[in-house]
Amino acid sequence: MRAPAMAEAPRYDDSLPIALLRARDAVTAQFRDHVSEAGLTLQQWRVIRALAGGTELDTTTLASRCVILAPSLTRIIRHLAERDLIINVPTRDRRQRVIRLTAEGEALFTRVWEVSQRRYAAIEAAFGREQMRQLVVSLNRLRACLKRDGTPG
Amino acid sequence: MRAPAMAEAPRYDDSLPIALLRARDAVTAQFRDHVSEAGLTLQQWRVIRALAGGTELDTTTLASRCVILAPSLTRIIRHLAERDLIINVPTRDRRQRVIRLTAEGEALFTRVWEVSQRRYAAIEAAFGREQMRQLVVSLNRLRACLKRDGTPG
DNA sequence: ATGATTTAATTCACATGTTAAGTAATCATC
DNA sequence: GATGATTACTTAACATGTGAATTAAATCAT
Repeated sequence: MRAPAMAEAPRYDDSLPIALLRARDAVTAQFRDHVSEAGLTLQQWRVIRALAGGTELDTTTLASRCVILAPSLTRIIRHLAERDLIINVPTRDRRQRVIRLTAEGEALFTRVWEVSQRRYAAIEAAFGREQMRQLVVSLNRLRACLKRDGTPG
Repeated sequence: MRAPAMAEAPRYDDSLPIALLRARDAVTAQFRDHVSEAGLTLQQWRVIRALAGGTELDTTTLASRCVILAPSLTRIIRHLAERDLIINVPTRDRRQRVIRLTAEGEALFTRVWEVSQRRYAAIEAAFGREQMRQLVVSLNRLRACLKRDGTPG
């Protein structure tokens, strides 16, 4: 039970990737229950949310906004379409697939969104509104820093 | 193309769950290439890292440290065992499964860890060491805040 | 000791993550 | 307006995420 005799890795909780993973787990846990009770996965919910209010979006934009890879989105769209929550919108460019919510989809959004807002407010209350704003800023800045440094030279 | 006439959701980039997701994507992208070249997924790598230096761990502890659910871990362990990177350790409690790295596993760890350290240092350099420390603290505090409030009453 | 309960893992079923390959529509250019 | 490159999306194959059910072993109450 002694410490291994090697250059120690930083404690797992102090590692940024793990901290991000755990934090995300904790946050999504606040939403998973009520989204799941609506018969949706969190990813499906993100798609519905991105389309709420009559927004029409193509697959690529949707993938980018929801942070979902194209192949996953293809399947998610199929699931949502089978449940008549979304519908295709005709386009000029016939490669593109543009979708929007059906009336049923909008209704489901409204129902789930109401609870989500309360949960989000609860997180703000627990963690602190200003802290939370700063955290989001910090996360986005981290992302910006890493985007540039992909090119070594 | 007009803004929908409804209570606006906060912009997606300003939402904490999305910011966490994107930040995590950006960070893991810094490690995926070289881990993948070693023939490992990031999840498999987390398990190997947790076991590095002769550490022996049971499945439950491993799942907790690596933030991987038990069913996923069962499969990951099977994959790693098939490649002779890990091996079972006999235990008194025969429900438990305790594993450790093989010599081959330790060697692979050392190889990948070397590159990982450099990448981690590069992130620190780009984002700022102190900023990064504060970010991890903030993330862990967020997690702590959310843990408590699961009990409404 | 015997049976009920609890615990540690696994299995199952389905959904998504991830990379590579495939398909069809558009674009550029001649 | 035929052709080669590009673009938008889909499929395929395999790995993991997730919740519920299952199995086997240890523990507890009596």
